[in-house]
Parts: sequence; C-alpha cells; structure tokens
Amino acid sequence: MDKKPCKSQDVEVRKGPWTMEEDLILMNYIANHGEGVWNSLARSAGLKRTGKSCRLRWLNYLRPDVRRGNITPEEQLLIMELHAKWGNRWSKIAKHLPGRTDNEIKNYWRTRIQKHIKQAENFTGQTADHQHHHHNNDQASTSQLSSCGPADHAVESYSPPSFNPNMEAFQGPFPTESNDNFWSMEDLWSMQLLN
DNA sequence: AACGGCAGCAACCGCCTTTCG
DNA sequence: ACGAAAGGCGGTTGCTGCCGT
Repeated sequence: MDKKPCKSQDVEVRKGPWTMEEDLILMNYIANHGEGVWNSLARSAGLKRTGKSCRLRWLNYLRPDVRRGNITPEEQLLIMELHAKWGNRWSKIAKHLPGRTDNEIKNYWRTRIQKHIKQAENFTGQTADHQHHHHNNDQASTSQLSSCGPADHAVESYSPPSFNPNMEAFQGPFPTESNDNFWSMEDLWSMQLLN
C-alpha cells in the first residue's frame, strides 16, 4: 500500500534543476523577508521545494555575493594549502575563499585537482606507499595540465538572474584571451609537495 | 556526419550536529 | 533533561555539452 503521511495538502515536491521562475520567486521572497527558516520559507514563498533545496540554491547560486567563474591561481593555491591542512572540510575551506561555496570548491577539487593527483601518481611511480600523509587524502604532483583551460565553459545554460541588482558578483565569464591564466600548476604542485 | 566516451557542474541523499520546545 | 526538527556538511549521482574517433 502506499503509505501517505497525508499532510492534507500533500505538497508534490519538485526536484531537479531550478527554473528561472523558481529562482525569481526565491530571490524575491528572500529580498522581502530575509533568509532562514527554510522549510516555512519554502512554503510561504509558494515553492514546491524542500527547505533544504531552497537553502542550497540560495547559498550556492543565487546569493548576491556568490562568486562564480574561474578559480584564480591564487584561489587554487589556497585551496590546495587548506586541503592539505584540513582534508575534505569543504565548508571550512570555503570560509577562506570569499564568494566561493563549499560545493564549488568540492567540485573543483574532484574534477580538476584530484584527477591530476591520480595521474601524477601513475607518473611518479606511485605505488601504494605515500610516504607522506596517507591519512586523509593524497596529494602528489601533477602532470598533464594542457587541456585545462581555466575558463572553459564558465556559465552555460541559464545563467544566474541577470536582473540581480547586486550583480557585481556575477562576473562575465569570457575566457577569451584570459587564458594567460596558464597557471603554473607545476609550481603550485611543487609548493604543495613541500608540505 | 554520426556515435561514443569523457568532463564538469548542479542538485540530491543521508548522516551528523545544533537548536528549540 | 529529553526528543524532535532544522540546519549543515560531505559524498554521490544524473544531466548536459564537448571532443575525439
């Protein structure tokens, strides 16, 4: 049988990607009422989302001070340093990178850095014994960094609300020639290895 | 020109911690 | 002092677009 909590008004909870309309509703509501108390906020705003989903969307994407786009070499270095120090404490790391979210840093680490580490291991005669720390994660040096344009696709699909008044946060992507960001990853990795 | 595989990102899930009644 | 609810966090998944064959 289908057990139904039956909240009388059983809200069909929406999941998946947020639509522009939902974003608008959420932003507008928060602009007028402030953030927090997410469950009731979701209900009051008329969003068929869970409080968690609203919170996540706001914190990671809609908040005016969220900074999206290319991770700078400085930021990368900081991420690596802090990760070496704290491991996967993403939110803790994020606190030291203004405008960056834990989710973004986590994704960045996994998609970019961790991969390089793996390859580097295979390259430097990895074996299983990292004489360094092997409690947390493993860091090593890098190798292939050619294909990684820092800018890549930056923002795709529907970019954050362009009507956002505080749009200072949203820097236009435009990789274009900005890829003088050919970050000397070798240097960064080297520094990392010195730890 | 079409297909398959890969990479990157947004969002979800479940667990743990904190706060409130 | 205890229990319930909400918030916060990290891991994981699914989708989309890009690149190579």
